[in-house]
Amino acid sequence: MRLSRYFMPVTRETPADAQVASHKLMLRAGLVRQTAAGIYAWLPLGLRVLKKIEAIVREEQDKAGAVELLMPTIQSADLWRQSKRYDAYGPEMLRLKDRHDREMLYGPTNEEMITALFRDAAKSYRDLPRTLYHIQWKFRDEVRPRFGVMRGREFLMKDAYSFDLDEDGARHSYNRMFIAYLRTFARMGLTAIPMQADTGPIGGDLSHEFIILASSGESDVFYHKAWEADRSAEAEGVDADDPAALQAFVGGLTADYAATDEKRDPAREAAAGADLRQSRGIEVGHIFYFGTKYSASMGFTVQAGDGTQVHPEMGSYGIGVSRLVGALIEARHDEAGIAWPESVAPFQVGLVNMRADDPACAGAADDLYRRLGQAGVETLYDDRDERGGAKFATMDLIGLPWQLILGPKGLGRGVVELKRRATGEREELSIESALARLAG
RNA sequence: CAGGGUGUAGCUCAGUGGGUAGAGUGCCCGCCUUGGAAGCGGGAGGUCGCCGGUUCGAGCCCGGCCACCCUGACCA
Repeated sequence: MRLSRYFMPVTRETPADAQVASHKLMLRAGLVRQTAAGIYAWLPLGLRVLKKIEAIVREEQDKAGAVELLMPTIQSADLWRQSKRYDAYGPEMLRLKDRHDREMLYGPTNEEMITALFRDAAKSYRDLPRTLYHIQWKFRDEVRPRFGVMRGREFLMKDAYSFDLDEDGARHSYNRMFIAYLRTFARMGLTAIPMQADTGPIGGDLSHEFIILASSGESDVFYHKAWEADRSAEAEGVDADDPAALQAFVGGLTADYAATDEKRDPAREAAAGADLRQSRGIEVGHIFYFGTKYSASMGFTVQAGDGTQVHPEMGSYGIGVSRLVGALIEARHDEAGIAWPESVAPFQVGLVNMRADDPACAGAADDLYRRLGQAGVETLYDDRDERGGAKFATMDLIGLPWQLILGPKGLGRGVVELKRRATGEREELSIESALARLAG
């Protein structure tokens, strides 16, 4: 993409509305624009990141055996009356009426809808187990939206729902998602710690919030220092189709203490002793098992092998896709701007032509841009007639992993400069080796 | 939702005792420059959030409304 033809409104000054680093940087780098309190338009650069995150989430859900579908944003109030949540949900639910005065709502979540959809089609234990998911916009009318997309009212969320015949099956479905989450966040360069979370009326240990550590996080969290390491690799060898092996793995992992403020356990903290750590964290995922809450209230049964009718055991599993954009920036930025991990970066390379008015430079840069494209490298090419300093500042701000700098100084010696955004380290190399490096 | 705050140029903000609106930056034109946003000159750009009131006259005073932000209790 040529920057001269892109839409990437960066600002030098920080808009007054933003408080936390990620919000400021998202506005400055032209990722989003706020259109109302807690509601954002995704500009091209931000949309690319959102799509990258979404793709990783989708791949890992598919790998975990979940099946994608897409449910609407607008739901009927009747559906929610079946589960008795229409009145229980409160003002956080955005309610609307259509032209026939029918009561509708903008979905804050989809338990009711998925239960109804699956209920009407699944009649036998042979239809179980299933885990269904979608990635869709939700709306929760937060009293006080803040922190940019990390606590917006409208947000993009992956939510999955599992249906099993019995509790053991539900536990296995839960565990599958558990390791899928570890892998998902690890692929984004994040260390997400599964923390014991509130299970509601069901009780037990089957609810975890996945938290990434960040000083600007909203929750106080406590954990064993074992969690400071990236433990996603431990999940690699696990056979997710083997319930016992998977349970042993998850059980072993969660033996290391990690809890949010509301779920602290003094005994386990004492046991951790000097290995106990405290931090702030951002919740990026939440998984829980809730049994037959919806299958029972919404009359969903399947016939079991012995001929009896049973309510499926359900769980639900959320990932805050749009929130992750903010969370990633919280975890990966410095004074100059964002430093995207390659897996979610909007472009891999920022090609900087230092002298747009110099035919030799422009020609070489055009050629380099063309060849990067041919090699399949996502490149944002700063071909504008701006001073070098402004281009560097823009590149550092938007945080592409690599900057490839081409100017008259190096071109005379046949070299370009390759800079790694995250570390600032730079190196001179020939155009050919730069291409080989970036295409590799 | 309670408490507090702010609405003036694209952005960040000034605006005196009520007298018809400014700076920096960004943008446009020209020149000069060219390796970390900072050279020079010229220029465009504003229903001062909205409605009403007071006044000869309101960005400024009064009333109402709206929007946004902050602090708290709740949430992916």
